[in-house]
Amino acid sequence: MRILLAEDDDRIARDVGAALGAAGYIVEREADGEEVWFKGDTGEYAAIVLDLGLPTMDGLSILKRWRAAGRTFPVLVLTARGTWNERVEGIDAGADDYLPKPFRIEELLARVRALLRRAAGQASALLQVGSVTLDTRQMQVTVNGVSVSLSPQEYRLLSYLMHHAGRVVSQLELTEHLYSQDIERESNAIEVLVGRVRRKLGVDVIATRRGFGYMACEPGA
Amino acid sequence: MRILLAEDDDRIARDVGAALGAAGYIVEREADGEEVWFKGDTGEYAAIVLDLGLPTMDGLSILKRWRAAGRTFPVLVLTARGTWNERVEGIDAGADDYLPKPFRIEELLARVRALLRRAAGQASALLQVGSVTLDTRQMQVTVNGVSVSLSPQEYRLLSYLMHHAGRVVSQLELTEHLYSQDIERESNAIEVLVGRVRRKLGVDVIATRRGFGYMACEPGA
DNA sequence: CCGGAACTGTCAGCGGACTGTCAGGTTCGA
DNA sequence: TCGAACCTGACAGTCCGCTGACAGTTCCGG
Repeated sequence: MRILLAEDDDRIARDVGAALGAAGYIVEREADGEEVWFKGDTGEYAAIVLDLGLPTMDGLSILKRWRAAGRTFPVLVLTARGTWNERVEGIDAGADDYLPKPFRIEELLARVRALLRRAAGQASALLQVGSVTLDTRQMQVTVNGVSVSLSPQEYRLLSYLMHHAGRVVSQLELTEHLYSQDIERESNAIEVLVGRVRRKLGVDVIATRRGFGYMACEPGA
Repeated sequence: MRILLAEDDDRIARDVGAALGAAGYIVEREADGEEVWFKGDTGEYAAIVLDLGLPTMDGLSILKRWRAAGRTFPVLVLTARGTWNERVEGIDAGADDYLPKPFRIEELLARVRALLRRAAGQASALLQVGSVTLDTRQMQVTVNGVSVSLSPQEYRLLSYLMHHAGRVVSQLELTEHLYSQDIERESNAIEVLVGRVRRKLGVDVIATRRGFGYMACEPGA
């Protein structure tokens, strides 16, 4: 899960970035407004945390331009300006959620979780596919109630697939969400990762759609 | 758009109800906790506005029971209890959004709009022609409910034909759509492909218009 | 500071799936 | 009836994904 953190305050950015990173997300930080717009417009992010007070381009304008261009990723807006009508303006500009400063890191994390959940069409912090359950709060995976230990990267892979359960996810899409930088199409890292997760789970919840990608679904399907 | 308003405070309920009604939603109000749970569990609502402090059953419990039962409608939680960890708890219990009292009616409306907007954006696209159904999300094809496994190229062909169902599609058009570069009219690759898809489907949904091309349509036509 | 363990990407090889080609048969329409 | 268009089965080269092994890196306890 790649998250774009658009924040110009160094201290906040560091704290939030660290927390998001510890929560298992790939965080990319950007302080300049125009650059933020460009990255959101072209990059592949699971969500964007957007501070309204950015240099070179206003946060609301950025958001409106994204939405006007049809970008639908969830956006969590941060702002010190806490009057209600500005909040309404932010939400109607296309923000999916709103968090006034100052805030607790825990609350930001919860809201980001909620955004990702909602974007995936899930309503609970528990994702379940077949006999596999993934708890996004505790970052824990269980198969038939038995806990399974996954490495960070393995967890991210499974998490992404289960967030999009029932949908075919291409290797390219996985690559873009699992790795912050460039994409080399030579690598079979994803395939190796899928193999490792499959072995650890011991259950067949990751189906291969040859030529298309992978999909989390019930073993029978 | 029916919205369930679960609120026991008469004044708030009246104000919010009026505002939602004026905004064009059908509002159903309910003050009793257990009754709210039952209505949410059995009724068809586009969204639910849920106050946490209800009599006979706690709002968080209601929410958790809905989510545990797989109900996915968007829920906007209202509460007077504003400490951050209770907010986190509410969000992780499956709330899609959270609004602390006191709030402005305009902000509540904006958040409801945002919830409905997001909930609408996740429908699965199903193409159907005769007894053949193509799910673009799962990239899966079913005939009379039975899943059929198609290769990538076969899937692309069928997908293109079904996207243009009822229209004759020339071989040239298919070739240009299925193959990246050159087109040699020497090849009968398309014909072979069509044959394979037909055999796998077992149903006659691809008609040949001799000299013109192919067309996806009901067997009778 | 060191040694080991865990993590993760790379590589080579294997097996099966995919797909275009071709030859020969069939069908359709003028 | 004739020829072009289309269908079909067989086949082979290629591609794709899986696996085991390995090495660079990081992390952690001693």
